[in-house]
Amino acid sequence: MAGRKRSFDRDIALDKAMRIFWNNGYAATSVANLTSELGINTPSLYAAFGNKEQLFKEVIAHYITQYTDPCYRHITEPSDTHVIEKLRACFYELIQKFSDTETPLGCLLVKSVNESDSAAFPEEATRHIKQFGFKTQKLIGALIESEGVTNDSASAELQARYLLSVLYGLATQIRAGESQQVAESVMDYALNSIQTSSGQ
Amino acid sequence: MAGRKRSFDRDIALDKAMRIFWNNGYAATSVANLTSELGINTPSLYAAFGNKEQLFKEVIAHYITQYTDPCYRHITEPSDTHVIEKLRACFYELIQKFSDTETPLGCLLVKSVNESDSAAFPEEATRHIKQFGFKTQKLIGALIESEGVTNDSASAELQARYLLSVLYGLATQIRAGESQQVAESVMDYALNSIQTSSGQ
DNA sequence: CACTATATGTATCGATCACTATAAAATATT
DNA sequence: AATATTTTATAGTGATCGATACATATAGTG
Repeated sequence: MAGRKRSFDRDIALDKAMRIFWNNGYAATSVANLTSELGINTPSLYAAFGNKEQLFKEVIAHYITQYTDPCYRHITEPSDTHVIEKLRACFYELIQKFSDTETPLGCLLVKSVNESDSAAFPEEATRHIKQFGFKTQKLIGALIESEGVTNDSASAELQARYLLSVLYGLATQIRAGESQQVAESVMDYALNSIQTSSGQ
Repeated sequence: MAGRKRSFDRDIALDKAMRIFWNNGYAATSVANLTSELGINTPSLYAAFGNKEQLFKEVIAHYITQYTDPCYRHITEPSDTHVIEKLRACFYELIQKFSDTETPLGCLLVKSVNESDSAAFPEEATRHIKQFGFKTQKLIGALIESEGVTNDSASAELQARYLLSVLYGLATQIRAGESQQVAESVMDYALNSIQTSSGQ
């Protein structure tokens, strides 16, 4: 391959772009904002990422693989810890990510779902996000059903939806200024409900 | 007062504007979108509502007084029904509003909180929304503390935060396509947790 | 070195952004 | 009827939107 070398790191640029979208949302983020913050020129951004919509889709995928997916290892990796403790470890790590001052507050996916279905918002990103939410719900439901708590499939699914509702709500609350400690307490309360509501 | 009469109903226009912001968010809603949908000219909108930011602040106030506040009458109005049933009636009505096909899906306030802190988003609207959330939390916390369930103030506050987390999470899930029925089931589950977690 | 390929910086495209100047139309008061 | 007041419609402001044409700079390959 001939040609001049790229003067910036594509992965670092993608991560920077993620933070900007995470802060401002899709619509309120301009290409000028991106190029300014990334320290590159407009044609370089378009050459590297296609256009604004394609960059955003890549940002969503980057967020999931780098920030969200790793938290679910507590659930997916085999371990003999109790299912409730697996869930607590997973959700605590997510809450920590939502509260981390190194990145914008809250959850990019929760933010994006609330922005979706608007006029210019990328439809494909919406589908990707909703599919990830569905997959997560099934994952947690299967865990609850297979590792105790309840052996009723419908009840397990309901409990999974319930826990994710708490998680999504906390993402919004953290965005609004709620502390990590309070969020953890709320999550503890929710997990305790799961435990005590079962037939033991 | 002399002068030509206004050719449109200001209240109806405000409600229409609310639906557009509710659907698209603040940043993705253009003044041209608004005037087109309201069937009025640009100067008429500016004469009636000031500018885009002032219109949005008025939209938020309209949403709270017309859509959200009425749901809390189940809590504020004196009644001898059990506190859990008061909360259920309140949250069911909110879930119905979030799911109503006559208006956009989800909650305008949850959506706005997630959009806030971005570059151009009106700061005053953010403060108004956060203050409303705080007020709601105090209201529910006081109700839980005064009418049974628990007599521990800290625990009541935690339970209020917990219930609101579920509610906000459901607003996001409904926005993502979750059904009203499932949302009600999740809320039932959350309310049942409150009930059974207390000392009875 | 010549050739080709890729990235860069500059400068700009038409479209749309929030917003407004101006004047005609319509209503009330005198 | 004359006048004052408010809303209307038309047209346009400078700024910014997402995206690109073009020439220059830098690299690998022959």
